[in-house]
Amino acid sequence: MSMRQAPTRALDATTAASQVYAALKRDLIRGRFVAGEKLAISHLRQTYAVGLSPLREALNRLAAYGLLAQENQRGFRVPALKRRELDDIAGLRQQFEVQALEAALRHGDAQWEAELLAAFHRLKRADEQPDALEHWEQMHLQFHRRLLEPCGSVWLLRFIEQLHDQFDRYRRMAPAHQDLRAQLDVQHAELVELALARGVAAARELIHAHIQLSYDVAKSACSE
Amino acid sequence: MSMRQAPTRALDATTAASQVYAALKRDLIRGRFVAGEKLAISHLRQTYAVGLSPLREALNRLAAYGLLAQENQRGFRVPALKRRELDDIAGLRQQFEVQALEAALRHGDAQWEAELLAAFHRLKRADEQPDALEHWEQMHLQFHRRLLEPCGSVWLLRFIEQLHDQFDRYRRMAPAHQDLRAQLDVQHAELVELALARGVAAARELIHAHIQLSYDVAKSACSE
DNA sequence: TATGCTGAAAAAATCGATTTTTACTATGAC
DNA sequence: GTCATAGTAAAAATCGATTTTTTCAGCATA
Repeated sequence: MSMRQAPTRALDATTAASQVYAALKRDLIRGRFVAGEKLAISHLRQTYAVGLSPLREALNRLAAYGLLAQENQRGFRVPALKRRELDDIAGLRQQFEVQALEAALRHGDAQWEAELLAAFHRLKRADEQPDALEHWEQMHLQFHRRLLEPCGSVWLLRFIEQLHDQFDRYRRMAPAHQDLRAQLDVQHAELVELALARGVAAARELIHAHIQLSYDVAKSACSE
Repeated sequence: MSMRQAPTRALDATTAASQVYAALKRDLIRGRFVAGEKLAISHLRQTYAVGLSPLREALNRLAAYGLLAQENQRGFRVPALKRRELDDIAGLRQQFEVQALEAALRHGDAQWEAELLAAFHRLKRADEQPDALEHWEQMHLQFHRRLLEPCGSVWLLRFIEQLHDQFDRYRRMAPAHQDLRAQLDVQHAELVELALARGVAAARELIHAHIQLSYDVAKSACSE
């Protein structure tokens, strides 16, 4: 038998804690939980079919990331959607992404251009997938990640990602958020063009406006 | 007996997980662990005298915060100190804190001035405490927190705190970091003066130079 | 009616045992 | 000697039971 067995470590071998983390994070951003709601741990255990330890580890990670609020001896809560906080998040996003985009246009090479085009293509074709809605969101996130990737600052990218996740929780809770997609996709095409042409000034303007567009819709998700 | 019992919920009643989190965080920033070192969980259990669950929850939080690296099925590791990353962290710190300080000078009120003076006073008197070194570090952190507090952006403050913690891990690992204190303290006094006088332009310069001073020393902590 | 107390039920947090995975060492084939 | 493999020790991850804390309904008191 020279036929090799499957390698000892499967490629997707990840811990239960990481899987619950990813699933919970997705559902939180998706808006599957009511803002302000208290999480019933024993209920989550059933929903996500995991034991207590990995579940609690995932909840702790999410709290440290800012997608959950942890209260002293009384568990975890989904943060409320506050207008004040949305303003804060959107403003910083605009500032950080304008800055990162400029740096990315200055540093990005041919390899980056190719990957950006690939990401854009996948975004355009997102409707054809099953569960088109969620798939578009995935591709959208990946497109923006790719766009800023060569900016040169790992920590800036980290903060941008975190703000993006926070922001999306508001945007996707807004009633009219799906009507936005067509408009956003036009801007995505323009962003790609400007990126390839290294149109720094115009790109800065556009990414700012791009965020503003979602921001204006996201406002309607806030209670206060 | 009308004498009240101690209230049911003590003021410092916090979970074991939170306590280990705080202790581990302090020790990581202090440099009690070797950079790059793999953490032996069963050993930590004894050192911090806690059970497995709260310990693992603390480790997960620290990993999400960026003070630990989590590797797929092989536990937790203390991140290495890389020159590239220090440059990234220091640069963003300068940018963010300059911005936050300007906003704080514009928005801070009389109450803030009073609290800033109080924090500065505690910092000056830090030597008189037992364990003067660690106490100065505590007061130093609190002084800078207080200084930027009224800047108006909760998320910016959050990122600044995170970068500060990262930065301090480098600074406190540097051999000569203690010789810095006298120089830093001079700048702290000047920062207070400029804050009260609302000298925006000068304050921006000074906070930038303040970070630069530590940055230059912190560089010596890096391996690569 | 409002306030405070009491105790049962529910929920959160913690523990130590068990299972799973990785790391390491020794052995044997080429 | 190098490489692959098997077996064993160690470590990480997970589980369900136990302990601790909170919540809340019912009752008593002013």
